[in-house]
Amino acid sequence: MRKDLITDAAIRIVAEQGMRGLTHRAVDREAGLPEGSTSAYFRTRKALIEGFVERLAVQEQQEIVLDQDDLAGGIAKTIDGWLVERNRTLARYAAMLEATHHPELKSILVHSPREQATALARALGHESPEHAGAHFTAFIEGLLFYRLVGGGSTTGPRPGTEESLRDLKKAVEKVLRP
Amino acid sequence: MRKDLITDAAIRIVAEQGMRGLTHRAVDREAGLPEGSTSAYFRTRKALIEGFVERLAVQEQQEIVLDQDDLAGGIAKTIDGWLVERNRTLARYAAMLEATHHPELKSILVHSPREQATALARALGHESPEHAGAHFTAFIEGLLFYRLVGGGSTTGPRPGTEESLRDLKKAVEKVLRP
DNA sequence: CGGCCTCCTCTACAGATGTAGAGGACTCTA
DNA sequence: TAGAGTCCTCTACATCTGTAGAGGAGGCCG
Repeated sequence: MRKDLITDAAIRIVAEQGMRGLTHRAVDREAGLPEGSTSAYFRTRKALIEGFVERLAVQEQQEIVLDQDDLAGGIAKTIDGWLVERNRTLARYAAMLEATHHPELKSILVHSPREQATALARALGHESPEHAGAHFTAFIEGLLFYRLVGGGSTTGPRPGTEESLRDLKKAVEKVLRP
Repeated sequence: MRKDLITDAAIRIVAEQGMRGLTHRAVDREAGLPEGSTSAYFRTRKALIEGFVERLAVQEQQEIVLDQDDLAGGIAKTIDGWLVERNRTLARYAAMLEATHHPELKSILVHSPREQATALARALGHESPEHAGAHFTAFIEGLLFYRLVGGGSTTGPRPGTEESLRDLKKAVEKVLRP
């Protein structure tokens, strides 16, 4: 499917050069398609952005790993997976920032772990599941951001390694504690 | 100082339109200066970016509020302050993302709370202050990001209100616990 | 086989953008 | 008051960007 070639190339570009690099012609080049292709599929830039964000959403079907026997481990694994998929996650951050001044993106972006987090908090016996769930989500987001683009991107362990998993698990355990 | 007029306008633009809106001429307009002014002070776009990021760093001298009697409250207040300074914080996120493919920005961006956080963790008697400090920083970052651009930006309490402070404080308390 | 439709490529063009430099206004010093 | 230096404004221009439409290749239906 040509459309997917295009949106995938768009994701790579946004991850590597930021939103500013996202132009019709740059996507053509990145996808190895003749000039004009991207413009044919996504006539306006706005359409192009929505296109790649939708593609992101599709690719992110991979949801939180919920392992009943090793809850923290499963979640750590999920986060580590997002760190390994660096491009995708970077593109997602760029899109979230974009959604700030382009609200229709928000509805595509809703990363559903929110309700999962609330349910989790309830199951663990937190007194106020909504709050706890929100805090938990915030913490996960933070861990991810910190390790991907924040201070932890230079000092933290390399994603995909045992050490990375251990580190993440430890952090998650602390927050799961009721 | 004309240079500050320019960098301040640049910060507003980046916050409101993203990095893509940051052009010499757009900054001229936003600052109410004649066309060409920005270009005279920052000949290249790279220089303009570095200029506004340095300005950000200057404006952010306001460091973490450390209140010995109400540690969590002080930190909550700090975070809430960042949420209220929406533009500045949004511009900071855009800059952090930019630093991903423009590494020389990182040295300007280092938000110093990292060592403070480590020291804090040590003072609170965490077994491994470096890890605890990093996790704590991650959590703060996450809370901020979640409330500013993530899910909490639509559902959370309005920054600057009592409720916002209470909510943040509760979250911070949980993570401060050794 | 002829016509139609879809998918794709190519070209056009107005406007925006990055960057450079000429020259004017203003200020300070001697 | 003359000259030098600084700060600012204006204009120029090659290049890039968003967007549109013309037209070709190939498949499908009658």
